[in-house]
Amino acid sequence: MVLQKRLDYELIGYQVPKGSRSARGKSVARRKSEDNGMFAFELLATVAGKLLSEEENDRPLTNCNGKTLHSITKESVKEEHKDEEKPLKTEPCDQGSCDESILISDVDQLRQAQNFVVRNHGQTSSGEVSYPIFKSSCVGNKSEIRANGDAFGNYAGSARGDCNERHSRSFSGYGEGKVSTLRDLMEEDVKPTALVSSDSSVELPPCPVRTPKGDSFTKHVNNMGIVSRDDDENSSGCTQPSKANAKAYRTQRIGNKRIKRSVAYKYWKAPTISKDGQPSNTDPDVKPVYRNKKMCCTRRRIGPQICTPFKKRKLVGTSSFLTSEGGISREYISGPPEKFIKGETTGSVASVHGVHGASSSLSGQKSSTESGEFHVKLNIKSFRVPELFIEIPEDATVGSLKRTVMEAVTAILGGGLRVGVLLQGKKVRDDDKTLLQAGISHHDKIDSLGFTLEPNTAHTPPPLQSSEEPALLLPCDAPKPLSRLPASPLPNPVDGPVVPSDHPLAITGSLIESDQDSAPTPPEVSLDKTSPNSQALVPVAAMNVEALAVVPLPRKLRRNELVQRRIRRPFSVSEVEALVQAVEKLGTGRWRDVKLRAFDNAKHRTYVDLKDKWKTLVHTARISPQQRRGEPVPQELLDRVLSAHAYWSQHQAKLHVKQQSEACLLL
DNA sequence: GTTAGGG
DNA sequence: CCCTAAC
Repeated sequence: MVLQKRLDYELIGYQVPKGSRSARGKSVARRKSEDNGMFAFELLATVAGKLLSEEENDRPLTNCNGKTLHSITKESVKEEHKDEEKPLKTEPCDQGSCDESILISDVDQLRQAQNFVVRNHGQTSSGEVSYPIFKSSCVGNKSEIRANGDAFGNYAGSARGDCNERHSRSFSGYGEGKVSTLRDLMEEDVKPTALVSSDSSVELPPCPVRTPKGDSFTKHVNNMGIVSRDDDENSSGCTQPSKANAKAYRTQRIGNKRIKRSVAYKYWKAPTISKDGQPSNTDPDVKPVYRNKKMCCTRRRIGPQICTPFKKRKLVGTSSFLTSEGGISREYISGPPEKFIKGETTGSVASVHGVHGASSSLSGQKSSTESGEFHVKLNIKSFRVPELFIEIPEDATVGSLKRTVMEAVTAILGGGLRVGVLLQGKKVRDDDKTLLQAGISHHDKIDSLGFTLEPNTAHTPPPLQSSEEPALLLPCDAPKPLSRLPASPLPNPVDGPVVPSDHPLAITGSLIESDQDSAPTPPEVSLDKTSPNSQALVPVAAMNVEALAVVPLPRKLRRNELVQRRIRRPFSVSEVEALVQAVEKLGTGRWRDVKLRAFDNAKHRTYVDLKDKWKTLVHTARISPQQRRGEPVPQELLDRVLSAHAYWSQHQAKLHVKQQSEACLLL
């Protein structure tokens, strides 16, 4: 039996298509990303600057382009990373295979090596195809995927890098993997003209909302659909889903497949993994990794010894990592079709204008407009995104490698991202702050401004959609395309939203209920509704069996593994009003009655929700207005909350004493 | 199934 | 919003 080496790639940095991210508005950015049709990537690979042709896709990695992929670089090994090899050295090789890992990470010092180009075959609903091109590279055995492009979503990267070889026995360690900062990203020139138009290409379709309950509801409903309050998600959304996955982590091993875990561990905030695959660390930040592990692992049944999982890691923040459910079977937004510039390998770096169409190409410049306002000009050249960890057999084909990387990239980019803002290394969480307040406008600080792409914990779609624009941001683990190996690893693009029919979680059904402010019923599931262009969109689909065997089934089971968390639906003022009124009448402790009284027709509000909301209301009323977040609740309501709470607390105490005395009397 | 409370 | 204990 031939030993099968594996190549592990860890992709840390990418640059996303301009227009899919905005420097302002995380939620909008997320929506854009999801709506942008980033479901169908073709991964192109280049070695030493040469784009691998389609025919070369199936070449084994060990013999692509006349070079051995993993022998391209050995030069950038850093001494300080030598300890990285330890886990690998000591790690036994499963199934007689040895690991040969290449770590790819985000580097701004681009060096000559091999590149990967991810071509995004986004498609609009009109059938036009947009092809943002990503280009990734390994630098110092780490890689960066960059997306350069114009304003219309055509991106071609120029990042390069070295991929370091590491044998299981002679692991040479990590290369330098410097994570790009915004400063790094900003150092190049800007194309101001490309900045402004980018957003329009990914503008969300209009989202009519049924507004059964008046204006205030309309407003809130709309907000609920769009606004992503990631602050809360950061604080609370990370633990629970992770928990569920931690439970499921036991199934990390499936069959004789093994999770590659040695290399990237140091970079992951990962816990030690005991032999049985159980995490020994309860760090919530790490839990998402397990999720990915499981996801990767469950995919491995594709081939006996071939496993090409990818792992992602959370990069910044506390959000759960694996929330990239919506990426592939994404709906297409209608709108001006984007042209695809095939083969474009150069172009302006994708960038985003942060504020008001400033035209300066200098980052961090502050200039005053005629109106006297200060504008912060941001040129975002790339985003840091969570790392990917890819493992692929050495004899896998280039095409499969491409697809593997592509899957990983797709999973991230299409998986529901949001933008995080870092200022001097510190995350700026308060979305309500102005740039001035946050210090972003300060000239001396703006160099330390950074943006990150973060997995979005609010992975569920906005609950309020029109039937015409269903735009369901559903999990991308559409089972059918994924399980159909001969087909493309990419889900077939469809014109409408795709709901995995075998999805155990009634996502849309549970989320979109016929309550007073909910959306219409989700559209029908149409997994087989393949677009006529689906074939054209996935030119890499024609693969040999071997290559197909190593194609990971992306996003499969990802969502299925965790119980669907209900979408966050902030209480509107009118709802708070109703709640306060009901509690004033019924008191605390009778939440079922409160529910029946005031929220009987709001099926998405359980009495537990009402109780929780009351809890937060009390808390909100006690804190200073400056500390409050979200939609402001009128002070009058908060006052009523406090008084009612005080009253009923006293009342309950009285009742309690009464009951106690009665009990004593009975005794 | 409800309630209460911690996460 | 989730989870769980307690009832």
